[in-house]
Amino acid sequence: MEAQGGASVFQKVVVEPAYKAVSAAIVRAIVDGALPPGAALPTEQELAERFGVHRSTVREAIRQVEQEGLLQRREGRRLFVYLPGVHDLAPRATRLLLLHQVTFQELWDVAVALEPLAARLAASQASDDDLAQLDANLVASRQEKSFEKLVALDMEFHALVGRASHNRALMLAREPVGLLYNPTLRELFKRLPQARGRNLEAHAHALDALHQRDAEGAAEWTRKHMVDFQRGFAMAGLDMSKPIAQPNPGP
Amino acid sequence: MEAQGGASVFQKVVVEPAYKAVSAAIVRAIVDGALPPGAALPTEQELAERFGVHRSTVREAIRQVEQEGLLQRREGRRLFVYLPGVHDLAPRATRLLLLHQVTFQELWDVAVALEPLAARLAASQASDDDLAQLDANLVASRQEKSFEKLVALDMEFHALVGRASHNRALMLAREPVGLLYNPTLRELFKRLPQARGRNLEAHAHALDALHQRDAEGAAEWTRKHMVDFQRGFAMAGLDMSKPIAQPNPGP
DNA sequence: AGCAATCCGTTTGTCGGACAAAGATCGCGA
DNA sequence: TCGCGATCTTTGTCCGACAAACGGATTGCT
Repeated sequence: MEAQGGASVFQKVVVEPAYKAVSAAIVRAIVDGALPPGAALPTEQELAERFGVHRSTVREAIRQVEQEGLLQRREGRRLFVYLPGVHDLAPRATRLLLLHQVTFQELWDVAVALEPLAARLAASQASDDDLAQLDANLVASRQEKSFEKLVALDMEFHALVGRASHNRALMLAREPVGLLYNPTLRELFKRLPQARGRNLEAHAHALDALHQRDAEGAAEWTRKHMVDFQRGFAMAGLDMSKPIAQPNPGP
Repeated sequence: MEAQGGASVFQKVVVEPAYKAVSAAIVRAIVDGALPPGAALPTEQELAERFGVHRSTVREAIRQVEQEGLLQRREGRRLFVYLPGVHDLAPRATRLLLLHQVTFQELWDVAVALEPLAARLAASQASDDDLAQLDANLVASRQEKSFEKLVALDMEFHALVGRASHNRALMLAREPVGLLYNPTLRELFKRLPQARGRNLEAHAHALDALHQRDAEGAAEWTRKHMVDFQRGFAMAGLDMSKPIAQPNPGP
């Protein structure tokens, strides 16, 4: 009972499910600015009536937009339009890299490019508040003895430099890498007693350069910091070409 | 009627909705490897029974995981576990940067660091197939006259170099930036007739360095390419400190 | 037997309605 | 005016139902 006529005049028609159409419509409304950030999403009931679908369908659509990060539950019940920040995407990116069993070498190659860049930009862009937070971080790091917290402070230092760059594309790019450094950094600190001192020294020099608005100095010290890190990696007997973590401990 | 005893022994209990718990459980099953990529998700009915909730609730949960990118509809009906690639996150990152009205300066600062890095790594990591695709791209670019397609080819060239680096963290970081270059690149090509030639020349030199496994040469040519691009930007009378696009043409 | 049309159970997409719990709102009394 | 309970809304969840599409098994034809 095939069409006797032309070859492929009529192609397979694709019908997208209603919940997808609705979620797309909601996303469009937000991106186009019809629903500005902070505005409350209409009632499920109202959306259902306006789109001419059942409330269940609307709910499925909402779940998608919610996961997309454009809606957020605020103070209990209602959903509000939310403009996701650059850090909202990082967890997903992190997990993706983990699932792909990215190696530490891959991370390092990116970090050795991005972290000095962040420092360079921060030298000219950092606000007084940015610098004050970095100062506070350094002070805290000097007093901290616990590995866990030292690692957290170290990561925070780099995150603060990233923020001080005031470059959102850079923040978006470096955040997942920074987050994944965590487990390895912890291992390194544990194995190399001298790592702590060298780490602090590097931070101090870089921060000093930032205070002096010395872009090249900040970048160079940060680069040295990264290279030093790589060296420590070898000294600790760790293998950079192995995946960060094994989600599946072999069967 | 407050508790007469200790201050805050009993804190406000937070109950997460069932659909969230279910989606988290499904995600966990996938990440932990219980549901390997390519496996079919159990029936909605079965999930509902196993979790002890109604099918509607399961559906809402599934929509979330689906949006998360870990499930994909394949050939019609059923949902299959899917391991998202590095490019699956790019559209979201791109939209996020757009919504934040990121400036071209920000993008360029990141690109001038990442693209040469990609070239440097590609020099040592590129496979024969990678190089062949780059060759093909260059040939096609030489013959192409249309602005639109030239821009697409240019972006593809850089994407191919990124892929040739075989560094997934790098691919993840550079892809959103690369995608956002599109509109601006188009504008530039339109305004500067000489841009096309300089562009091809830079690509040719960089690709040549890649063929010779010359990491520094590839990086340097790519860096020059980026700087040249910046120069063209100024010559065309465009302002780098303005947002890429205005989602909301002022009221 | 080989192949094709067909039938039937399964699964998804969608709908109608229902109800409890938690917020939000309102109005009343101190 | 402020506090407080009654009432209305809205969300989260459930029950059940049904059409359409899909897949697999069955049957029929050559």
